[in-house]
Amino acid sequence: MGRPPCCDKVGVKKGPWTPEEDLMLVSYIQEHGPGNWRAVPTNTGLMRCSKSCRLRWTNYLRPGIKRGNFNDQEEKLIVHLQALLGNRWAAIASYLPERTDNDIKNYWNTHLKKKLKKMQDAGGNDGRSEGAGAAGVGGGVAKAAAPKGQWERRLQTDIHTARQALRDALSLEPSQPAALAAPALPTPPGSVTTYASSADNIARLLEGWMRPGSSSKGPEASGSTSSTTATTRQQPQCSWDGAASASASHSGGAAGAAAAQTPEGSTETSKLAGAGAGGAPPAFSMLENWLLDDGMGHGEAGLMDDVVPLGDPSEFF
DNA sequence: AAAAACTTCAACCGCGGTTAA
DNA sequence: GTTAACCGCGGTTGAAGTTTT
Repeated sequence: MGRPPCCDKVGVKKGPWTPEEDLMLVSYIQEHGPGNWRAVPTNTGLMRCSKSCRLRWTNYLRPGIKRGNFNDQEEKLIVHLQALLGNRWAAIASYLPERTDNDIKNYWNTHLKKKLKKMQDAGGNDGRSEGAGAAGVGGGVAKAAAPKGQWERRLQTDIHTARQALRDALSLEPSQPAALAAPALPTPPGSVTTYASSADNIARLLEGWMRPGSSSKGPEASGSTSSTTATTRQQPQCSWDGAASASASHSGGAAGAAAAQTPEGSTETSKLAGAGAGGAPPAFSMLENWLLDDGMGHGEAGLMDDVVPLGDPSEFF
């Protein structure tokens, strides 16, 4: 049998994307929506493999993604989710709708891993680093290797550890959740928003093809965009019809996954979309609620019940 | 000022899961 | 039921950028 190559190796361009290619891809997706990636190179004339097109879209061109400048809350969330889920970046990304799995993965590998290691080396076991470090850096692998029953018990323990740790983390910064509820995007003084070098190019591209007033969301999105132009230019959010379908139809898409997996369906979806337009990370609030829930009197059952709405249970087992 | 070392991140590769024929 | 193809994920690479010497 043997798996055939995903795309012809002959005549397929590799390497960094040019603004022209981005424009071609974006124009196509604007018209047809994301999906059917195999047809994209053919229909656009791009000399790119379908996979490459999908990757470019999901990791870079997709509206509503925030790049670089991870704030403290996001950082902690990633650490704890990594402790819970291991290196399942797509699952982790589903809790941070504005972030891509690739971005989170990179950030973990380049920043957080080192940070945790440093904390461990320094003996800085403040509970947070212990839980995240022990369960995080090596825990994911260990869990995967463990027999299922044992794995589940460990997961349960990890959940408790992570929840406790996140509670601690959140309690350190009482004002932060509010800051998150409001767009956390206006960068703190002194901090530098680090976007990809081509972000401006993309923003320009997107400005060009975003359909002003194509839906009621248009002005709202443009409003929020203009109000935070300096830092959120590349967050056109779901201001075009396709973007909503992009998120919803793109099962691998972070926001899509989060929305699609929500039993409440439209309610949560709209919640996400609405908050997305406002720049808030709704999934964080949901997660936060979930993490804090047992402190509000929910028991084990509640824990697992609560997990389900946030993500596919199969993601956990 | 230049070279070396280090860091970052976009993109590629290969595999597993899923689905359609 | 089997096969072929697509899609998405996670690991890895390497070019570009930044910092240090």
